[in-house]
Amino acid sequence: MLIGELSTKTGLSRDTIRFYEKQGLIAIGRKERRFNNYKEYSQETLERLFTIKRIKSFGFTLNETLELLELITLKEATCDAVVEKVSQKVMMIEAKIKELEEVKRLVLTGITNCQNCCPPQTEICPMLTTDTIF
Amino acid sequence: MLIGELSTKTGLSRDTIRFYEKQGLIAIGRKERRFNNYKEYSQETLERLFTIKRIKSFGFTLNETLELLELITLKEATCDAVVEKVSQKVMMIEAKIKELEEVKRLVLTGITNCQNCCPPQTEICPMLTTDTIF
DNA sequence: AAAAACCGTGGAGTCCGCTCCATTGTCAAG
DNA sequence: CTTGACAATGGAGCGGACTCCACGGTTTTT
Repeated sequence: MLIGELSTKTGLSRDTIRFYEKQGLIAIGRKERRFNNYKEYSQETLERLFTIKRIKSFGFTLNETLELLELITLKEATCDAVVEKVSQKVMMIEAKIKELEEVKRLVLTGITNCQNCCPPQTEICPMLTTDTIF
Repeated sequence: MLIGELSTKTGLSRDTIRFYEKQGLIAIGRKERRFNNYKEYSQETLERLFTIKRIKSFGFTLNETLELLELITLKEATCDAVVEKVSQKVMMIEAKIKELEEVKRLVLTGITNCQNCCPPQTEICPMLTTDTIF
């Protein structure tokens, strides 16, 4: 199939697919061309794109996705290995969540303090400048 | 004071301070130069940098930080206005947290399913390829 | 036959927040 | 008097994931 079909079937834009190709996430052999030089993508490529979407949905970057794809190619994508990688990703997600929650806590404290301390038209809100009380 | 002093006092690198200057977050007048062309930063600039650090710590981007700084300049950084902006930021943080938690849930479900279904040396872990069950 | 829609390639641009580099100039210590 | 640490400037590079553009060729539709 041509890139347009790949695009509609995966929901990825042509540009994105071409970008993935440049990045080495998918590859096309020299033979897989039509006489007019159009690329003829295989069913495997389509499935690979779905796999990429799935891996990305777990929060992996493209580079990490590439690593996982290579595990598949090498037939080393055992459940053990994959669960290991994915668990690490979960830990990073948890870390990010904690970070965001800390920021949120900080900001909410600031708001509370502000509303306890300042008349609403205070000219320069101390939230922006004062560390100590806030 | 010179940029080095600014740097040690704020903990920001020289490069970062110069970058902030390029971005218009801090400014220096033509007069504030020593005879040798070195920049002589004022106490206000130092405080402005602390303000920038503080605003950034609330999760604002540099562009948003610039907006807030301009509110200060225009004496429109009232508590009302600031709390409004900051509350919006809290909502965005909450949205990001929810998003991450959803990803985490998805991944953990995958792991659980995998461990229920697959012998540990299954060659291609279905987590990477199968949407339906996982 | 002409216009619209597709295909290819290569490369530039975007957002974000720096960081690093090269080059040149200045100044203080040994 | 040299070495090293600082300063200024302009611009490149990075990581991440695209998106868009220009240019040309092909195919389909009207």
